[in-house]
Formats: sequence, structure tokens, C-alpha cells
Amino acid sequence: MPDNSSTAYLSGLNDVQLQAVTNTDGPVLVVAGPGSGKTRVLTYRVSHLIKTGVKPYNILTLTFTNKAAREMKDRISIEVGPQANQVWAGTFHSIFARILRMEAEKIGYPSNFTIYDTEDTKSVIGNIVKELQLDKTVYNPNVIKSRISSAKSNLITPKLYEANEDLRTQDRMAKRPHTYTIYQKYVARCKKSGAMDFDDLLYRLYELFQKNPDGVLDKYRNRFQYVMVDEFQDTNQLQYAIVRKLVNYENSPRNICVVGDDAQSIYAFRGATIQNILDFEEDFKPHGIKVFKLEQNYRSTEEIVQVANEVITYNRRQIPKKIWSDKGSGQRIKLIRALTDNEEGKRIVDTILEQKNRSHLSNSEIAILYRTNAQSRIFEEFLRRYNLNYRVFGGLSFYQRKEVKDIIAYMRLVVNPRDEEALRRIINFPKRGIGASSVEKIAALAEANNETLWQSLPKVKVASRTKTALASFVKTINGLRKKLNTDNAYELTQRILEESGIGKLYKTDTSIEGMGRMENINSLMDGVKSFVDEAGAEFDADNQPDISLTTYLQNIALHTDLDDEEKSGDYITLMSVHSAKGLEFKSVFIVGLEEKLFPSFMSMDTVEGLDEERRLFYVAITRAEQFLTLSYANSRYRYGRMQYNEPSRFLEEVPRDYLENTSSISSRKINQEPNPSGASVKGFFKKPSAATRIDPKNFHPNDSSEIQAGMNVLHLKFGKGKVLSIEGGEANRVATIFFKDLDNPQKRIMLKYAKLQILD
DNA sequence: GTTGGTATCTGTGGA
DNA sequence: AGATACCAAC
Repeated sequence: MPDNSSTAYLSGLNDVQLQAVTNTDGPVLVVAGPGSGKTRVLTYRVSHLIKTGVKPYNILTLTFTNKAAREMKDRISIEVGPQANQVWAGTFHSIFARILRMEAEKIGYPSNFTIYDTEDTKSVIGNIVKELQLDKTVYNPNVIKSRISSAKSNLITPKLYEANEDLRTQDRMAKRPHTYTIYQKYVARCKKSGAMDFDDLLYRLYELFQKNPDGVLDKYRNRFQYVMVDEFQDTNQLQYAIVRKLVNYENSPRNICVVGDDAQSIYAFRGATIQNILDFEEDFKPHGIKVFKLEQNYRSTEEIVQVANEVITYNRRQIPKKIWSDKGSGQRIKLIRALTDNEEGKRIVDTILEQKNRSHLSNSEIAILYRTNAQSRIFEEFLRRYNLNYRVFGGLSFYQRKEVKDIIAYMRLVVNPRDEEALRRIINFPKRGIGASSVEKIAALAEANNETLWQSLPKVKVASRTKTALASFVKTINGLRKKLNTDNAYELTQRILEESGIGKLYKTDTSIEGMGRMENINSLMDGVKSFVDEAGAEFDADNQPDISLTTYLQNIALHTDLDDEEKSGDYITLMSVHSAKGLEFKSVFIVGLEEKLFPSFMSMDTVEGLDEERRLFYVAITRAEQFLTLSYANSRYRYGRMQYNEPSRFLEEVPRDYLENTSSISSRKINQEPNPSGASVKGFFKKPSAATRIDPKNFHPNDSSEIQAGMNVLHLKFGKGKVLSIEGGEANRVATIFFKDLDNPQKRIMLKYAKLQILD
């Protein structure tokens, strides 16, 4: 037993936290409400393990963001010192990528495989769609991508997909019968290119464990004696399957601890399922699972906690728990109603100034949270105008900028010449006379010979001028590759800039744009430089410090702009609600609370979708410590058009007693019209038909009691329709109406809320 | 093959 | 509104 001084850290924990920290052996589920000290429990648990003699390299902790992982490592090292660096703490993607680097050859990948990002993935799909001569509006790469992604997340291989009648029928119904073929080709092409997409980092590891060549699985079972998973509610089937492989086997000690909160599950769209928490309980029940519930909130005032509790009760199922705070009473929740998006921006920033003055808040204690990244612009404008320092997170990250991606494409091709997307990107950049038709010839030859573009490139039959250009391109890349083992990342990148001609291209560009690009390239170079200077410290005992370009690429592939080192300075945070998860601020502004925006129109057509939006709202509310401000605008510009939206239904779920301004919000009518067919809403956005061009001035709705079956009616948004039937009595009459102008014409409408004009 | 201008499309969240 | 695809003219 360690002496008192080394267990002193445990005294700062409450009873349940202490239990969760010290019950280290056997399966544990921690249900942790917002602000309940979840990170604390996890880090103390790891420290506790190490202090009681567990080797740090036998501990694996999986998180969702690099930031969470880094924070954890930092906090562990405060307790146990530098050996914290030997803990396997990282994101699912980064830890798995690291294992795959070591084992990739066992499943037919090169160890220096490329990681395809979203753009690469879409581009590959786009190319396949083109080659198959399919209509890319029907086979929208975004749609196909998400189908492929969810197939992989549910352990459905192309073979299984082919045999899966449900999926095939769905595709046929959606007029995309060839989705299966694209999936199959996509997988083959990634493999040929020596590339893994984000899902592959999970899927291929599962494959590795499943096939278990050379007993590789035992090696990792043995290495990871203690496994912890953060944000377990956000794991998908595939992730849980991998975790099970690692800990759930005959004679395993099953030292697994998962931490999660069903109320904060907000990633169903990428395959996460709350079912995993429920399954976890079942799966480990026979092995003496212990469940701990952290219900005390240490973050927020009573008002904020109560509002969050109340809002979440509108969801259907949840793990029963009652979050409470002893922080006492604070400010009521403020609601800002604005007429336009612009006014919303101004009034939010006014309120920020007021709060700063009255309550002496610093910028870093303030966050503006929105549903979509596109909403940041207006707030940026006002913040700039008022001279307030701010920083926008999300949106496109540094590494996704065009000029940066170009250079990274060179790096990628040098490291892995099979990388098809990198090759396509730079084969004619800077311009060297190799146009689209030449690239297509190369691609066709590669497809015919079942080889990579790089292999086909020297053999293709093209005009002699193109031939020369191709040869010179190959020579440049090969020359750079020769330096891979001798140059460090920085030296080689400099060489790339020089020999590719990119350096020259931008140096001679004196336009404002060009200078901005040059600036970005310089920051990239700075980044590479600091990687080279600092890399040594990043690696554990069993890894040599490595400052090669190969390693640099691996480091940045999973980088997001949330991971950028805390830039110095005191700034207001602007980010999506999704990226705010896990963070806290003294004052939080949740903006754009309007129907079709928050909740998003993409999620409004199902109860599940709405529940997830509501959990998202719950996450947003619980970020706040003291001040919470909600806002909406009656109109805003979206897609270049003015749009009028009703206030969000979520506002009605906020108990009035906790609102600062008690003048009722229901004086403004909140639209609760059920919207059973989301497809038609999407259709409405996509092709504004005649139905959308009704002039409101000529629209005179009748009283809903007059509506009868068989009538022809006019709806402001849906256009002309025929009432097919009416059900329900008096107050709750629901009409089924056929709107001929909609993609999905049959709608059920609550007459109480609908505005309909009788035509005859 | 390249250029520059116009038409068209698209549109949540993020590792 | 902004990005991208497409197309005619060089």
C-alpha cells in the first residue's frame, strides 16, 4: 500500500468518484453526467493504476479527440511524472493507426500507408462514378460516402453488402442500384493505392484482430492489461467490436472501464449508437460489472442544470439519473429574439460587452456556439467591429487549404507512390502540360492492367511533348524519394518546394491572394520545422524519435484545427456545438435556435433525429457555468436567399421559471406541425417549384375547422394539394393531403397549426 | 492544353 | 453565397 502522501490526491474525490477510481479490476461502467468530473476520474484512475504498480505501457485509454487525449496525458504526468508518456493514450483513430503502422503488412498494406481524408474519399468515389458512367447527381459522392462509411462502421464488407437484401433494396428504392459496385471498387482502389480512409483505420484493425495472423491479437491483449474508453456513448459498433476483441476473451481479467453519458450522444450520424452502453452492461454482467453514476455537477448553477434536466426529459428513453448541483442559484437564462441574423449578431456581441463590463469576464470565458459552422461569419464581423479578440474553430482546417494540400500531396506521393489521389492532385500542378485527357488515359491503362497510376504512367501512349513532361515529373518525384532516408522532414519539404516549382510559383505571385497563400506555405514550413525540432519528446520508450517526412505525414493526417496548440492570447471561442463537447465556459451563447437550423432540417423527419438534436441542445446548455444566453432570428440568409424560420421547438421546452425575460415566447406562435416526410423538405430546398413562389400577400388561409376531405387547398410552402382524409376529433384533427408539387407528395398535417386556403 | 468566363450545384456535425 | 463543373476560344 502506497504511503499517505501519494494517495493524498484521492481525498479530493467524492464517494462515487473514489469508487470509480479505485475499482480498477474487472469491468466498470461509469455513467457520467455533464460537469461531473469525468475526466478527473479517468486521469486519477490511470494515475492510481500506475501508483499501485501497473506499468504505464500496459494501459490503454481511448478518446475521441486529440485534445482530450493530450489533456489526459498532461494531467496524468502531473501525478506520476514523465512515465505518463508511456501510457497508450490517444484517439481511436491515432492509436489504431499506430498499431496498423506496425502490423499493416500482415493484412496486405504497406506500413507507410496513406490516410485518405474526406476530400480524397469523395474524389475516389467521384472517379469511380465517372468511370462507371453513372449520373453523379444520382450517385452523389457525399451520399455514397456516408453509405460506405456506415457499412464499414457496422462491419459490413462489400461481400456482405452484396448479400444484404435490405441494403440492396434501399439502394434500389433510392434509384442507386449500383451503390454496391461502387463500394466494392472503392475498397479495392484504396487498397491498391496503399491508402486507408478514416473508417479503415478502425475496420482494418478489426480485420487484423479477426484474422489474427502470427498471433498478433495476443500480443495486444497482453500489452493492454487495462483499457479505458472515454465518451463511450459515441462509439460505433465497429469500435466496440475492437474493444471487445481486446478485453473480452476466455480467462481475460476484463479490466475494462468505459465512461459515457447517454444524454450526450451526438454522433449517431457517423454510426455511434447508445446501444453500445446497454450492450456493454449485458456483455459484462456475467463478469461482475460494476456501475457507477456520477450525478453531481460541479460546473453549472442550479438554473442551468435544471434547464438541462427539463429539456432532456422530452427525449424518450434514457438511463435514469438525476443531475444536481450545489453551486446554488445564479443568473436566469437570457433569451434574445432578433428579427434578422444580422441583428442577432449585433445583440449577441452587445450582450458580450455588457457581461464583460458588469461581470468582468475575460474573452476566454465566453463562447458562442452554433449548429452549423456557416453561422460564424456574422459574429466574426461584429466581434471584429467591436475590437474583441476571437477565434473560430472548425470549418476548414489549415491542412485543408488548397496550397497546403498541394504540398502535402507531394509529400504523400514521395512517401507512397501508390497514392492515387495525391498523384492526381499534383501531376499537373504547377502546370506542366499534362492535362485531363492524359490523366484519363493513364487511369484507363491502370484499370486495364490492374495496377496503380504510378505504374502505368511511364507506359501510357501520349504525344511526345506530354511524354517528356511525364518523364520529368517521374524523375522529380524519384529524386525526392531518394532523399527520404537521409533528409529530415524539413529539409525534404524545402526540396519539394524547390523542385516542384511551387516555391517559385508563389514567390512571383504578388496578388493579395498569392501573398496569403505564401503566408500559409510559410506557416506550413514553420510547422514542419517545429515538428523536426520537437519530435523527440513525443515518442515513448519503445519508439525511436523520428523526424522523417513519413512520420510527419502520419502526425498531421489525423490533425484537426481543434488540436492546434493553445494560441496565446485571450479570445472568445466560436465553434459548433459538436466541437464544444467536453469544454466549459463561464458564459455560453447558443445562437440560431430556429426550426430547420437547430433542430437541423436534416434531422427533423424522425423522432430519433429530433432526439439527437435535443441531446445536442443539452450538450450546449451544459457547457455553461454561470451565464447562458439563447437566441434566434426570425429571418436569416441561407444559401444566398432570405429564409424565414419559426423559433426552435426547443425553446418551448425551456421552463419559463428559469428565463430572465418572462414575457412569453409563446405569444409568437411556435410551429409544431409534424413533419413526417423529411424527403419533401429536402425536395423543397433543392428545387423551388411553383409551389414555393406563392406571394404571401395573395394567401388568405381559412379557419382550419372549415377544411374537409376532398377539398383542394393551398399551402404557403407546399403549394396546391387535395385533402385525402381527415382523422381525429375537434382539437387534434389531422389531415392527409396530397401535394402534387412535392417529391414526396403525401403529407399528414395537424390542422390546428397548418395554414391552408380553400381553393374550391 | 490552357484560359477565363459562365452555368450549375450544393448545402450538419468530425476523426 | 461560394465552390465547382463546364465550355468556348485561344
